[in-house]
Amino acid sequence: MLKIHTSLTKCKQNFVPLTPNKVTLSVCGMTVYDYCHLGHARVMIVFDMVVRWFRVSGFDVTYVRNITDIDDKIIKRAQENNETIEILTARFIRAMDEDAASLGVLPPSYEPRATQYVEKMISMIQVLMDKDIAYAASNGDVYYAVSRFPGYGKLSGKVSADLYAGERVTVDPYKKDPLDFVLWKAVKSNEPCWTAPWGKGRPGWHIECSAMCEHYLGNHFDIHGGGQDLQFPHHENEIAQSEAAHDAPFVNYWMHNGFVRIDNEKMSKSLDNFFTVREVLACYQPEVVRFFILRAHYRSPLNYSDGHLEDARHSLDRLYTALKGSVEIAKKTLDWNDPHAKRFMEAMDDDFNTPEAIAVLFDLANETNKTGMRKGAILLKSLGGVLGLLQQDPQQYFQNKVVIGDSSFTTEHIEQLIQHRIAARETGNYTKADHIRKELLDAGITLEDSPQGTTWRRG
RNA sequence: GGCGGGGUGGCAGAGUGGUUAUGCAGCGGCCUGCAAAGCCGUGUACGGCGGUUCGAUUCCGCCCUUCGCCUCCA
Repeated sequence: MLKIHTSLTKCKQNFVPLTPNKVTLSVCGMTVYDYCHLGHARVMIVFDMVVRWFRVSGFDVTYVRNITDIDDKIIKRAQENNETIEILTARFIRAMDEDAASLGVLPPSYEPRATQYVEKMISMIQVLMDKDIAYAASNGDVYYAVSRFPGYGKLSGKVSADLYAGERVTVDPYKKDPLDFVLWKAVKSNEPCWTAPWGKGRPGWHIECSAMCEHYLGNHFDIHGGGQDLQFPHHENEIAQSEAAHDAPFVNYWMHNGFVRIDNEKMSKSLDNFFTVREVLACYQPEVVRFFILRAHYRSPLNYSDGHLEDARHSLDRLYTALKGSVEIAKKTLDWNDPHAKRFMEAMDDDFNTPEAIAVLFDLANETNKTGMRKGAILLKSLGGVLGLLQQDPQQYFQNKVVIGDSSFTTEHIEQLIQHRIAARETGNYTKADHIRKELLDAGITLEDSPQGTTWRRG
């Protein structure tokens, strides 16, 4: 039985879907005004893993990962670049999809954009106004009156009385209560806007998720996820909006993944300590990045450094080494009664414990190396596939690694040197043979002699 | 200030009231012309102080420390 940790109760609970064998899942995607950084990559990879596991477990998953394509930062960036927000956001949506694809992240069922659902947001805001939960201020903004929603704070554990709003930011004078948040921003000059019954403007951030969730998943769905930093206020506000508008519960399980850190600090745009996915992929294979992220539990903080990625690469090498020579693995259905598979399943069912699941992979690799049995390699590849790993041809994995230093060693050149070395060895000229090997090693290429011949790999 | 999550062997990172996590790195051995890979062997790790217990890294309390949220943020 699958257990999921939900932020609502801060403990693991048995997963019981609203509809048998179906999962409705929404994850807050990104605001598209720049390239994805590793923090975004973590969200995408983690929930991709979650979706894959649900599917393997026999669930029919509807996965919505929405895109924020209208907000202050987007408007600002478009103005700086002297381009329209449509052109700006289209570019970064494309970049995001490319990054996701290279990291082995399967496309979500739906990837809606906020600007396509403004009508829906307007009608939702209208419902809240009709219920006297939202109010229009004299400046044209529309706010949500937090005091009108009794459940406010149930997700984040923040009690209204403790939220001394105004302690750290200047209070918006148009709010009736400092805790109130904006649903609709009145239009300012030169900004894109939509027409609403109470005036022109654009939606606030939180309402878009409530609207898109309602559209794709209904008033009440199974799981909502995102980065830890969205728990408050974003998700708390979503609950307030949706539950007040629908008079129904919103989400049963809230999943929040931990941050990626640099030097023990949260990776973020404001701290300017982030690495984009593209920067990292210039030096490491995408699968190494995916492996690096999955080898930590999704709720734990994950420190990023070159050293850690290097470490992950060596670990992944070990797994692929065990797969060598087993390229022609037939597509077989997984035997979940196998002790290793069973252990893997138990780990995954325990709140998606991928570190433990990956430990099973290493045990399997060891057994495969020891016995030389193809059965182990087949299972290893199959279980790896459940996590979106180990699906490359091993030779390709070892030979197509990202070349950082000397790229003058082409495959032909390498093969040629290997032939020279073989000739030298046959005549007992080990000095020459070792010299060639050293030359290749200095270029980052390792040779491996075996009774079957000489093979090479990068790294 | 309020609230919340952490502190595990050289590094990364799971887990558990008593018995090997796992990986990387290191050391010794086997294999090899020598290597590499692999295999075998190898490390008195659980922040501090009390408490509960036959027994705690694991439960409880306090302390230290660290990170995060409370403002945009995945």
